[in-house]
Amino acid sequence: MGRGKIEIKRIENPTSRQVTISKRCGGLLKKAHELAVLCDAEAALIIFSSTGKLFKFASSGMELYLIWLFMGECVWSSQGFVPSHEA
Amino acid sequence: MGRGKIEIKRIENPTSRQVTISKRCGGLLKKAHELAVLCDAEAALIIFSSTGKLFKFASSGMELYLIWLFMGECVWSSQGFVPSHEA
DNA sequence: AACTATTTATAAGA
DNA sequence: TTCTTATAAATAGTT
Repeated sequence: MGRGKIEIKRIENPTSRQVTISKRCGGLLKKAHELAVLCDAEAALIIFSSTGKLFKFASSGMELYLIWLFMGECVWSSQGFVPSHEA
Repeated sequence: MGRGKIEIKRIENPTSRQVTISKRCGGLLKKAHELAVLCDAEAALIIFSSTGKLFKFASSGMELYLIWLFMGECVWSSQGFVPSHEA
């Protein structure tokens, strides 16, 4: 999308990389929100830029799920997040 | 995007909702991957469909971060995920 | 931070 | 449900 096609590899120029993360994060967060609403799904998206800036989105149910994760009620497994008793 | 413009609200027809989540999840996962590579960022995306199907993407560093979260070394706060000692 | 030429994603249809 | 296609949306390079 844009004036030219790009290769999906690390952008070496720090300024360009910063501009790109700003643009693409906005698009990604918007789309995560749209998906959650349109499809009645739970979604969470978390991004840390290489400069340490945080971008995030979580639908309400998912946010609760992540809190449960922290509380040890769910675990990250090869199947993704699952309730502890199923792991 | 597509043959017509749509409103961002819950799709009531279950079949349409299923088709849409399949299409959009694919796009979202792809873009999360592209962002991580292009911008040298850490990204994690987790989606549960209303039928319970899981879709996920995590860049390698972020996966580790989520494991740390489970181990209690990081917590979810109003600032997002932060090391426990900073919470 | 705005613009705009293009690419990409995708809604509707086959 | 997988493929096609018209169109909306995202965005790369520019100003």
